[in-house]
Amino acid sequence: MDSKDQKRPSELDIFRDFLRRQGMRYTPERETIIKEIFSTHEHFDVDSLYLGIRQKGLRVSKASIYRLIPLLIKANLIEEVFFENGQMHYEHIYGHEHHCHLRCQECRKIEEFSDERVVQIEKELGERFNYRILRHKLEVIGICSTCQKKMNTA
Amino acid sequence: MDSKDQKRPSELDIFRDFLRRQGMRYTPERETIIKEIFSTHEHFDVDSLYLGIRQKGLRVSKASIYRLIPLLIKANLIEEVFFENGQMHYEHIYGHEHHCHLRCQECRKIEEFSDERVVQIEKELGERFNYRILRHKLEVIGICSTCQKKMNTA
DNA sequence: GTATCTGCAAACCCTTTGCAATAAG
DNA sequence: CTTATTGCAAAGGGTTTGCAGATAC
Repeated sequence: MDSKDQKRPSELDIFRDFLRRQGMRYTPERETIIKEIFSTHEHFDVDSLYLGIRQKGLRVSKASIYRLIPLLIKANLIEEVFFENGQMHYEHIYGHEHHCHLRCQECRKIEEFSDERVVQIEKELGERFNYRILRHKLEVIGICSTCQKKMNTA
Repeated sequence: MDSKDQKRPSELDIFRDFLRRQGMRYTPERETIIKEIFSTHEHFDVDSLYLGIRQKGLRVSKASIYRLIPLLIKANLIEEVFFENGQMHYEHIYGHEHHCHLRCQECRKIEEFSDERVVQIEKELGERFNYRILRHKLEVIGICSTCQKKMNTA
């Protein structure tokens, strides 16, 4: 671990400050939820998050999760990644390198990739529209090789 | 209008062929819905689509709209653009130049832009992962100038 | 002490689905 | 004629919300 990592405040610190700035409270339930979110690098939805917490023997209501998510988004700690099967999926965006998604339209499989060229596009956009840029989401949609074969066979 | 435009089949033709290929039927209700979708360049959701149709004195059930949308996506005529306020929003992607979205995280306002550099990224990804690329969705998230001012004032 | 937060359960609302009647091919 | 499609209304299911009790500060 280099010095840059040591100086980066934890997601808990970031969020505690965010809450205090608006007179909101840092509770054990909120800490439990954030720790669970940041304990993996996977996409999550409310249900999987809830189950993950319970499997650790901890207990938080789904209502508290639903109420916390908009705050985490405002604090720039998580973001919505996609909506599927009737529920929103999220991922944490603080402290991990950004990635984009390549998705198969048929089987919905997802590959992750990164590309620095989008950063330049972002920068130009910020200047052109006078936005303070936070991040981007690039999703490329196609047909994976497996599904291409299936379509040719059918 | 140049010759290239004249040769492009209409969305109705595309969809009729798509349906026939799978033994499905081209009905007046489906035609009504597609015409409504392609009558504007705006994003739409099921509700606004339904109301738009009724305002023209036509009548189609919401169930038929909900059943049609997955077919239009498979036929590459429309795509999901974002999920907001509990409902999915779509836009048609056939016959209009592709654009990306710059969105304000605070007020959710959307600016549209285009950038050809993403096409090169797409191409490389297709080769690297062996995908047949269909399209991309680039969403840049930031804070618009109006919201920046509000945040500084507060 | 006071305002915020939590858990529960009910309410909400978009979307899906079963079914009988209708219509495309 | 046969099979897909429609409209209706009910069911489904993720998300939101009112409320009373608990708790951060």
